[in-house]
Amino acid sequence: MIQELKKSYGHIFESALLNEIVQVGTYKEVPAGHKLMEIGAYVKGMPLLVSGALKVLREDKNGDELLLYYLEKGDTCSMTMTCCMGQTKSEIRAIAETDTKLIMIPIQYMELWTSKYKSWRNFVFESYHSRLNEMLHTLDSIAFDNLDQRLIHYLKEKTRVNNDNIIHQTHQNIAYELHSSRVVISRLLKKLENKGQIVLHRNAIEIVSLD
Amino acid sequence: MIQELKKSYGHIFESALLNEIVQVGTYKEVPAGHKLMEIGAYVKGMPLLVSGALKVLREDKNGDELLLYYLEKGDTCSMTMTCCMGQTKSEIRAIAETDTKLIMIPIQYMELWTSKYKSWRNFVFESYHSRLNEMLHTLDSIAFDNLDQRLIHYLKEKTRVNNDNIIHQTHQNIAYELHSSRVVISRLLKKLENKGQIVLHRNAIEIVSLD
DNA sequence: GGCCTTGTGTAACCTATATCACAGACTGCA
DNA sequence: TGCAGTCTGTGATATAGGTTACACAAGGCC
Repeated sequence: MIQELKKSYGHIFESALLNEIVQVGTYKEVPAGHKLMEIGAYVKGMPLLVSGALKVLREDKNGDELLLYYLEKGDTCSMTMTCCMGQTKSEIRAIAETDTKLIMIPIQYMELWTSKYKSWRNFVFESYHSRLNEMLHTLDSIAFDNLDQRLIHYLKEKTRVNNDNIIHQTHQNIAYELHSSRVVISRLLKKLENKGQIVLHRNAIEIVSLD
Repeated sequence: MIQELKKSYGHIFESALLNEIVQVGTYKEVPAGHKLMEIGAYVKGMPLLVSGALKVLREDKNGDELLLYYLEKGDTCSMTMTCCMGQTKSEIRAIAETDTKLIMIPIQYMELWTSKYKSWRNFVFESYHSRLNEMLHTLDSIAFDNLDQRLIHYLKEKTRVNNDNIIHQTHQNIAYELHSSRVVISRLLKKLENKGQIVLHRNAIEIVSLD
């Protein structure tokens, strides 16, 4: 755990804080697909991502999903933080996109460290900052982009986050994450295939070139 | 300024901090319609709202707008804060929705006070918290709601924020803020009038009952 | 009063996306 | 080997919302 921690956070946190993290944090490895946070659940800890990626999802009244953004190495979940402070329930769902390593910090240290460590404060602010910006860009794409643009962006992000230019997903799953329907996604994917930008397989999409 | 400040923030901030705010802050009154922040501009200060309301807008590549949310008494602009820290340009536009009173804090005090005053820290966190949540709900309505639902919500918010159940806006303006088109908004408004929920006038919409 | 600008109403049409229906194709398992 | 379940392709149709076009009404101003 110590090496992992140092690798991802060594240059951000002062060593006293790193030591505290080692003391109170719990190291966890979760497999792809594992659900780390559910909507309406109370938050017990705050995750520091060491490797891998989480996807953060929102749900509508009908239970349909929408992918908000990914969290990666060096990120933490700002939504979780806000929940900790306010003692409110989670507004989002978080699922491991890939096999993921992370350190869970019990929530009571959040506030303590905020007064104690400057680097922690900066980290927390920085984290809010990036999450707000990600939300803005997610919102941009939903408000301003067509579904085909959103799909291309989705495919790009998927390959980047998974570091694999074959995406192992069914059309149905993609439709869920984009809050659309399978038929529509299949059609748009077929169009991309016809343009030579991707190759379709069962349960998999091979990215050729999306530019 | 001192009374105004105490009225809105007296119960949040410790008195030492209130004094500092009085020392370094600039009291401002801005008329409805005044632009306080433009996309791409650098941020010079952070606003503490004393009365009135600001609307926060996002813009797409074509220059079309989208209303994100309102800031009111006791709020501050988290987007501004993140910009201060990162020295980045503003991602949003802020315009006074009503005549508004506010106190501008030069950005260098942001970090200073964050280490110095617990109440300031909490205020900043709390503020990030609410903004993230507002963004989430804005996103919900764009992703999950039809335009007619969004319109109703818009009308409700407008009456609440302006504290006036006659909305002084043209259909064109409403269309801008909802990122739609005038014809469509006129149509939907007419439908609401036919259902007896509003009465339409030139340059004004009278709210009867929106439930 | 007559004229110009701005705002509103409405019809006709277009497009993106959703929905429904169904046919094949593939895959795992009995 | 065959069957059942899952995934993909595609046509037909529906709908929300955007676009274009134009008539008219309300005010302001000469």
